[in-house]
Amino acid sequence: MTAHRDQLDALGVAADHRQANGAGRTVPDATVARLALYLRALTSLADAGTATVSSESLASAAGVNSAKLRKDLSYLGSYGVRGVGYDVELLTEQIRSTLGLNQNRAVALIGLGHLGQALAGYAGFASRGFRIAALVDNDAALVGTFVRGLAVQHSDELENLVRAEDISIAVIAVPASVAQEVCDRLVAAGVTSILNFAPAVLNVPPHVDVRKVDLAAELQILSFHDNRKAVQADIEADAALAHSNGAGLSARAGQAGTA
Amino acid sequence: MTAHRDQLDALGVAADHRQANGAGRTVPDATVARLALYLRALTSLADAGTATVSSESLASAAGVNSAKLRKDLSYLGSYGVRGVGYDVELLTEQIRSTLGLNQNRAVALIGLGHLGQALAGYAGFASRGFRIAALVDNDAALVGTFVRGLAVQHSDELENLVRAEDISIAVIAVPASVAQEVCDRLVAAGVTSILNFAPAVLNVPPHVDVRKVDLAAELQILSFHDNRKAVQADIEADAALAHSNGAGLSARAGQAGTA
DNA sequence: ACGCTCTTGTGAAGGCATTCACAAAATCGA
DNA sequence: TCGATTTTGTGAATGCCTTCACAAGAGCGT
Repeated sequence: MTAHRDQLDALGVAADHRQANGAGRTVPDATVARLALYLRALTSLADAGTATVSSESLASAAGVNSAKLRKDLSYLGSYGVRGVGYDVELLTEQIRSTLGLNQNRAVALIGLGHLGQALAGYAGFASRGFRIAALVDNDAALVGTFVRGLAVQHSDELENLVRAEDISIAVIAVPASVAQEVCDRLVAAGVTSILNFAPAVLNVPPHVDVRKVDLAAELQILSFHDNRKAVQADIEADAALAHSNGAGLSARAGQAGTA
Repeated sequence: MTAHRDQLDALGVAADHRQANGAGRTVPDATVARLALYLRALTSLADAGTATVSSESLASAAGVNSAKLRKDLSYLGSYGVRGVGYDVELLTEQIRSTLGLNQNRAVALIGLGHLGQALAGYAGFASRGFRIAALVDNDAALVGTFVRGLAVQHSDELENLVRAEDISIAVIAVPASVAQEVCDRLVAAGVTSILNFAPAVLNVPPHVDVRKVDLAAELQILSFHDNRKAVQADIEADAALAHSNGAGLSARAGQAGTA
């Protein structure tokens, strides 16, 4: 439970990423994942005209607790003022800089089915320092059409585009059956970071990062918790029943062990 | 780096979910998140006609190491055979049961923009025990159209649909500006698990679970690591330079500290 | 029946991340 | 100037997850 405090993706595979920042420190992975949240909250605050924010209110806007927020920010350096809070603009800039968002990175998007189209149109990308520089699909009906002002190119052009636009980040939104092949070509062309929406495990060389978004997995995780609630409710109902009954195991309470 | 071993979403907010399974144990959240991966790998194996699999090969198919896989499976009980491996079908059934996927849960999908349409058509949902039972949008142009054989309903019907279909899981794919309102209505109608694609923090009562998929955040995390690689490369280049030079700080190496 | 080989299941150790709790710093009012 | 108040930054403690490493169990050939 614990409501919105509850996000935990934790596919939990250890990682050894660490970045030295200006102060020579290191930023934990869990912190990096949250910096993006803080950035979004800060952007809202800035839009609302707020100049200064305390760890308490920024934390609640981002849905985390304030101790964690302060610890996270401390990895970037000391950009708050005791007794006052954080300067919204300064902190925004620090986070953007830490995340490397000040370079307007070029991104390639491979696959323009519904998901690809949704991603191409996602305002959050453009507004946060990412420029979609290449749209690629192998469907002849799509090639040459324009999506958000950019022409879709045939997948034969993939390598040329990656090199011409100096693209290091790619988003894969193709069917699972061709994901590995697309991935291999991207890597060969020089891409070093991949966001994968295809339900497939990608094998890449050690210098390449892959992040995966698995839509079905997300639902399954929810399902587990939802199921747990149902079972729990049953157990409680049984306990109440047992009180007047003596028996205490309903048919449904055993469902978690069904084969 | 560490290639495909590298998935770690870890927005890392503590959670206190625990489920008692048949054996009365408890399943860690990190394990639950990976069960979905194992399930996918097992499905491929079954399709390929494999009857038995070792922890080593299942682990590599899922992109994790075998010790972790075995530990994860041990939370479900003892379904392997020493010296032999795991029976693919039995293990699949155990995982499905643990995740509560044997009940063909009804899911509501709110918002049928490109992302919503992509989700509606996502084969992974149907094939893994989820039945999309309601499509809702407030755009008059969409209401009444059919998406994958199901009619889109007007958002006024949201509460009725949730109750009629006994829906406990909903997917929010609407703009951030209306996400909280949609969320409130879903919760009031009885939904207890929400998968949120809108870039907004949702406030919900304690008995409701929210999982969030933040597309921009994913790219930003990649950006961080990509940036780190660039900085690292610069540092190494500097070191090499310093060797013959004595100076050793290129203009670009300082970028992480830019304001 | 027995020893060899293979692979699981799991205590124990180690590593990260979160949370706690408080000293240090900054502002404000008197 | 000084004390009260606020809020940051951070050591220390706690807890969760991963990894290690090996004993226990299962099959197989002889």
